[in-house]
Amino acid sequence: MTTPFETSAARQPTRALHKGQQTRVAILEAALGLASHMGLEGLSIGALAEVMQMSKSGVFAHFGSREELQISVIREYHARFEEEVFFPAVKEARGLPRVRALFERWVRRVSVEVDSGCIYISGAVEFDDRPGPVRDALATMVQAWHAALDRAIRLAIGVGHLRADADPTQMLFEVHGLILALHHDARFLRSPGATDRARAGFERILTSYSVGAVRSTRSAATTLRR
Amino acid sequence: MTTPFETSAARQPTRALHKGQQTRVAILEAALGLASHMGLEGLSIGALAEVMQMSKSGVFAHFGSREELQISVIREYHARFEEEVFFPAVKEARGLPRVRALFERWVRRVSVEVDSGCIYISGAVEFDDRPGPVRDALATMVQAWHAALDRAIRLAIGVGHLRADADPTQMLFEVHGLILALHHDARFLRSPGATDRARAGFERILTSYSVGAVRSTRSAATTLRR
DNA sequence: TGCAAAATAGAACGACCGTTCGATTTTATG
DNA sequence: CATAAAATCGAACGGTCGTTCTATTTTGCA
Repeated sequence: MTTPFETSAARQPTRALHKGQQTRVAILEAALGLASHMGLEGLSIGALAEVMQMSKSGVFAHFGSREELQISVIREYHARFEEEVFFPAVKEARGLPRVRALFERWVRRVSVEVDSGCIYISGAVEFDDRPGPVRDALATMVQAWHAALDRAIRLAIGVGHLRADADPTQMLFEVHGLILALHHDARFLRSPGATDRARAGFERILTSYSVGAVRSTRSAATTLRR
Repeated sequence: MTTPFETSAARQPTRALHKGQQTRVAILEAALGLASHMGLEGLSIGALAEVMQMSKSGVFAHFGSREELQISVIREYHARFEEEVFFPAVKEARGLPRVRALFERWVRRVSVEVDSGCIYISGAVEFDDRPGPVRDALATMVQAWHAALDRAIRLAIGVGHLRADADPTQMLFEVHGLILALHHDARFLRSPGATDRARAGFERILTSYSVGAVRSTRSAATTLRR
């Protein structure tokens, strides 16, 4: 039920959207835009009502609480992330092509090409010291995405595109780091070349973990100490 | 004047701290702790006053505005970062030893070993869409730190510890990514092995950029596609 | 020790917050 | 078309926020 990043989500055929559902969808759309600029904590019902040209109580009634609104926003973001990143990429052939597609679409989602910031990333920072249902929802979604990436990497190893002794968790950690550095440099520092640097880093990682690569040894580094 | 990450900061000998300065220091100490848990935006004068057991206006008078308080917190964090990370590491021998020390101390600062989160990282997310003096102060400090790292890397190249054709900006981007991934996994996901993964990633980067390393080529990756 | 100056307290302000509730309008359906 | 249900509004509530102002206390110096 809670969007699994796994089996194809049952795409229900837009049946008989009553007025209430329609505006709920519209509110969520606006909330997503607001939250990606102000953060989930900066998302206020008053500002949302103004954007929607509705009364505060009118907006409020659709969610019942601010926390439920935040969680709904997270779920909506998750659904779009699946739609724009996961589903198209998972259609690629297993192994490196799929891993490449996942990364490339992830990069596009996070870089400034899309005006809205990544709620997974901003949310992680906002809620890393704030326990509760919002944090839990966020962590669940992020972990589901990481698990999907982990699966794709393991598949690439199994198919022989990556070294058999490669550590998928370690590789995922490093790739995730590239995305976070991209988000930081592009959004905060407004550094123009960040997207290319993320892609270059990814190629370097692939080279390291590919079958032809020399086994990682730190002798080259340590013997140079003097 | 604004803490340079360069020449040794003139350590003034604690001269004649009048009462006002003393409590200002104490307030800043408390504010730093609060901000590292609630973020710079979550830092409120009321909460700060309660922690300090002072009146709101008493706290307020020391800074004149909330914005000035936030900037003071950023400057204080910067000073401590210099003290705990930069100054000790820059005493190491030029080249790899210094680069290693900078990274290792950076890791320790960001990982959960220190209870407080990194204001550079949380601030970057909070203010990436919020122009103003706070964002500017934050960006200045972060860029100063990155410039310091860049210098250390270039020195390591010049000394011959890293490949002559290594791209320092690219390497810095990737190392920064490791720190951000560490912050994310340790603080948000509470994943236990994150520190070791950051260190492992760093060693892999060093291997790639070391003199003995094979020149990065994506042939190994692409030729395996089928 | 006395006295100006500095530091702090306390109350009040307008603004915004999430939330509640009853009235009112709009919608869907028999 | 009538009518019950759903959706929306508008006002109000208690709370916190940053900030201002005027007292009051505390400090440091001649």
